[in-house]
Amino acid sequence: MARPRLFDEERALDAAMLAFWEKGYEATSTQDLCEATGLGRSSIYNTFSSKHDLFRRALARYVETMTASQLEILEDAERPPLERIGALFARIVEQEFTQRREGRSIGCLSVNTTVESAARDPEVDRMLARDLRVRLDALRAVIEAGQRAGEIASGRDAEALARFVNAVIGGMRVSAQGGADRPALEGIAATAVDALRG
Amino acid sequence: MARPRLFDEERALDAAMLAFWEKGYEATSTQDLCEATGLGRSSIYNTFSSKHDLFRRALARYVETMTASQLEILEDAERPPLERIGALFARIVEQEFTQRREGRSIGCLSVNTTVESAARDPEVDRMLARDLRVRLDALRAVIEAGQRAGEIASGRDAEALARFVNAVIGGMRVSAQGGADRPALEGIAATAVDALRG
DNA sequence: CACGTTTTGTACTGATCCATCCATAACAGC
DNA sequence: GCTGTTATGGATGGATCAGTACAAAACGTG
Repeated sequence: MARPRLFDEERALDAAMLAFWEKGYEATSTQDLCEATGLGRSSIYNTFSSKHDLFRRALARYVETMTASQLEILEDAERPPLERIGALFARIVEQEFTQRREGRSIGCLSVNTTVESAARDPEVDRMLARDLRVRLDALRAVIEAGQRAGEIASGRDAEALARFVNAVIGGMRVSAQGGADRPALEGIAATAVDALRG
Repeated sequence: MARPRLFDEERALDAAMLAFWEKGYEATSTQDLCEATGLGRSSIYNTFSSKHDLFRRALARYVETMTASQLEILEDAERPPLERIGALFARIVEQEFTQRREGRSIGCLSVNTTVESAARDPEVDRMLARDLRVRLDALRAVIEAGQRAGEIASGRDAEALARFVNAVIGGMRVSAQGGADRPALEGIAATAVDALRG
């Protein structure tokens, strides 16, 4: 009934997401997005209406996949709670050393966006806040389970410990972008687990 | 011998620093810098030669003052080591709730710049790396002192613990920009201290 | 094989970007 | 009060920005 697309929308979205991830929102031009996706300007604007909209869709895709993969680890009933948190940290370290560009970590799009644009973009801010809530809830549930099992001896309330774990993950991301090597990140993670063990 | 300046260079630098701090490098236009400093374009370029140079000077000024004030706390021989680290955390929390724009934390210029531009600006990267080294050394010294005194029972090596404390501070900064309130930050800091106490 | 519809490529828009030019202004020293 | 030097303000420049207009192209359908 009409001319079909020559490209896959999700693949284009992934490419755009990676571009924003590497360079940030402001530093990524629409020309960069054309080159990253392989699409022409017309196709980009026909499909995603604006740079800002494309960014929001890319960010949404990022937090969905990233949070889903983290929840999978945290909700794995096969493993004891504290081990799940250790596995989450290990996953973060692994990501920081596989997702790289020119030998350097590109961090986490959520953290990068929190720093760069959350203050000036209410919709992005809401997206990040919602996602943060989901991750904190999952962390809190695991921590409460660990406390009941006696595995987590820290008497601090689970919400505070969840925020602590989340902050350490953010700090590891920033550290990686600042050049920290793998043992450094592993040490940070191990020390954070110490705090939970109590 | 020539016409004197109508403005104070350091005050202008402070104003520019604050502008970069709030909006980031890319999102801050030269027009923004004119308005923030109260200078005309000519004066800006005559004094600081380029936006990029101005940014580097602003960043240098930031890390100097910020790190100096942190070293002052860490090297205060009057207090026991662990208390100094607690005081450092308290200072961070305090900053996050006094240095604000429109009711929201603007984080830390070092963290923001690490995330936004360290990967694409080698000189900025070097500046941040040098400053990080200084802060880690100071943290390590305090931690070693705390270990000798038995106040810090964690057996992990002091360098790793220093990186941990630094990462937690970065994570607190990101958390604050993401909307965390004061008790949340205080909880993160207290839990980090737990990890050192061992 | 033509028609209707959507995609695509190219050219283009006005705005904004960083930076510079240049004439004027304001001072210090003679 | 002139001269040399720097600071300032306003106009301007070329590049790039996000976004659009439009015609040609490519398909499904009748």
